[in-house]
Amino acid sequence: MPTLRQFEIFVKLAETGNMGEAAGGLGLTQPALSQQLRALEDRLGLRLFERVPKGMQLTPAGRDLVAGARSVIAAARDFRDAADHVAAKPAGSIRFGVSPTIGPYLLPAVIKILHERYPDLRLFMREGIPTAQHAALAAGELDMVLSPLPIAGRGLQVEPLFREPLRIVAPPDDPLHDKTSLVHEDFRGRTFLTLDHRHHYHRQLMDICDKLGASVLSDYEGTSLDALQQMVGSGVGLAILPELYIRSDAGGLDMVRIAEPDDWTEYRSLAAAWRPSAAYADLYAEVAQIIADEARKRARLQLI
Amino acid sequence: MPTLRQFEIFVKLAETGNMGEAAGGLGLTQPALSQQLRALEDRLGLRLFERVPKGMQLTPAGRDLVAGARSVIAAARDFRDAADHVAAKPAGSIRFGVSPTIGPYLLPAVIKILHERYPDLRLFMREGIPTAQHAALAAGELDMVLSPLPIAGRGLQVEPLFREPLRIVAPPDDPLHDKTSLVHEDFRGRTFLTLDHRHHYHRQLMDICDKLGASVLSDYEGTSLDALQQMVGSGVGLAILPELYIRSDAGGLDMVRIAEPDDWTEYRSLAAAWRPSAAYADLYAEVAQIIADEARKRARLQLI
DNA sequence: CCTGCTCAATAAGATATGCTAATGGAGGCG
DNA sequence: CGCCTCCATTAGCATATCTTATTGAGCAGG
Repeated sequence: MPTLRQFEIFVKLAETGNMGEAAGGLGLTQPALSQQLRALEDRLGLRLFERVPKGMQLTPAGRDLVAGARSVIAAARDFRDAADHVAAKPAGSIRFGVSPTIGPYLLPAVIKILHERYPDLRLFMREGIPTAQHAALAAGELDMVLSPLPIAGRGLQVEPLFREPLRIVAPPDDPLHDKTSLVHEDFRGRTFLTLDHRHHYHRQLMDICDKLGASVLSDYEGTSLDALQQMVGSGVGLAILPELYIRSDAGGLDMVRIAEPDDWTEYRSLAAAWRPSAAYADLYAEVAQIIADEARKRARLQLI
Repeated sequence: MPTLRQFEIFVKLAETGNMGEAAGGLGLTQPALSQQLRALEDRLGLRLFERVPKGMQLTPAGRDLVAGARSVIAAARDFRDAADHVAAKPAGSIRFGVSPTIGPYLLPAVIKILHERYPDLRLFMREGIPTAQHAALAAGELDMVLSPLPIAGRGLQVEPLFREPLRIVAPPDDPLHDKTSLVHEDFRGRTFLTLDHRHHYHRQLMDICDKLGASVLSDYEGTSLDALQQMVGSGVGLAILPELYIRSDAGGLDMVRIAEPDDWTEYRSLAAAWRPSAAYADLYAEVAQIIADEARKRARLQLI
């Protein structure tokens, strides 16, 4: 295969018809160019130029091939320009794994900010089970993950962002709302809805139910907080929803109402994670900061 | 500018995700590939791959750039394929200069033969004044010329092909046709039409007119033999037309008739010329041979 | 006809590049 | 805990590539 330099020489010489001039244009000397041209012609097994008294003249074959040579160096130039552009500021597609318990309600605003700051950056959001996404992150199938703690992966950079209150919601007509003050005993024997058991949310909910003496509705595992809210609203049971979801457009308190014990202090902690070896590790840290800022803007959340 | 090899490495590694495998596929060892990859990343100023435990994983930037790298090596491959094809048998465009006094009546058949023999060869015929074309040939602006002798250019390979009778034609109703036998005196005072004075034809015609005591119509200089024939047919004067033209489809003897002295023996000699330094010099010699053969097939012409 | 000019080819040597072989080091897995 | 996989690093060597200096061919002008 010819060298890129040889392609450049071919094209430049076709333009100038003069070895010395072409050599100068490429920043080398005439003998070097002469040798490279010969090497190219030898490699191709044909004569590209004819040596006429006035200089170099394309052969018929050369006339046909020069267009192809041009497109090679054009492609190389395009590549280099794209690389320069990418190197100047982050660009490309970041594969972002999020838990469905947080992503849809917080990330749209984050994406908007990122898009303004890095127009060439694209975020591919993929929702999934946090533990599975941690593995995918470690394996390089995702670039960054936003999920509740704990995050297990070995060799991952885990950046805790904020902790978010978990709220107990009940149907609007639930007797719980009749009392002005609630205690743990009021929840004894009640049934809570939950998400897919592989979510960390599930384990946390079970712990909470233990404390309250409540039980988990095992027949149903939702796939989204919206689904849980719908179920609660229709009287199937109680649920625990994160603060940011309730404050979001999707959440709200139209279908359900908050009903908690007076000493209620359950939280969940959210964190971002990425591979510290990643090329864009700095950028991911910045994204994490943006997420934390955005979350705190929406609710007075505590840092961890 | 990155090396072509580096582009190949980039693409191959993006496909395999494994240095050893990619190196094997490219016929080199793993360290060489590792070094080249580093050199490429350094040159671009960005990380294309992320080193994860399982192997190499594209960074977001790398994912964006790999398509460009692919198109570079695709262009290079296309070029090499085209060059191989051209090297296998003559191809390209041969710029062929011809005199309008011979080209249109002889070359179509030659082109047909060449096209059968070398399907990838294209002939660009350019008509023009022979002396100008000789200069263009020497300067490398034409690859081959077919014209009447003499051909002046220095350092040109001139290959005489055949000599062709020149015929005197007169209008059908000209008194010349009444006689069974003509002598030079019959043409004294008659007027001959001619082509552009820069054609060698013009000088030869003036010589002939001198011998016959005839004169040249100086008001009109045709640009083609067809035009001359038309003029003669309409009674403007006499003309001299080459044998091959008269025998061609365009020529024929519908509008004019031959009227010559009994001892008439005027000829013109045609030759092909090219630069002996040309890459396709052998091919041009072959073309010259084809032209000579074709001409002799049409009329019993003498070799020179 | 000789001389000078232009332009390409060649020679020789310095340098840079690209490769291999051998080794080191980090992380995963039984 | 040791082995295995995979990438990085190093040293050494072959070759490619460039530079300077020189030669050679063709043309123009005196």
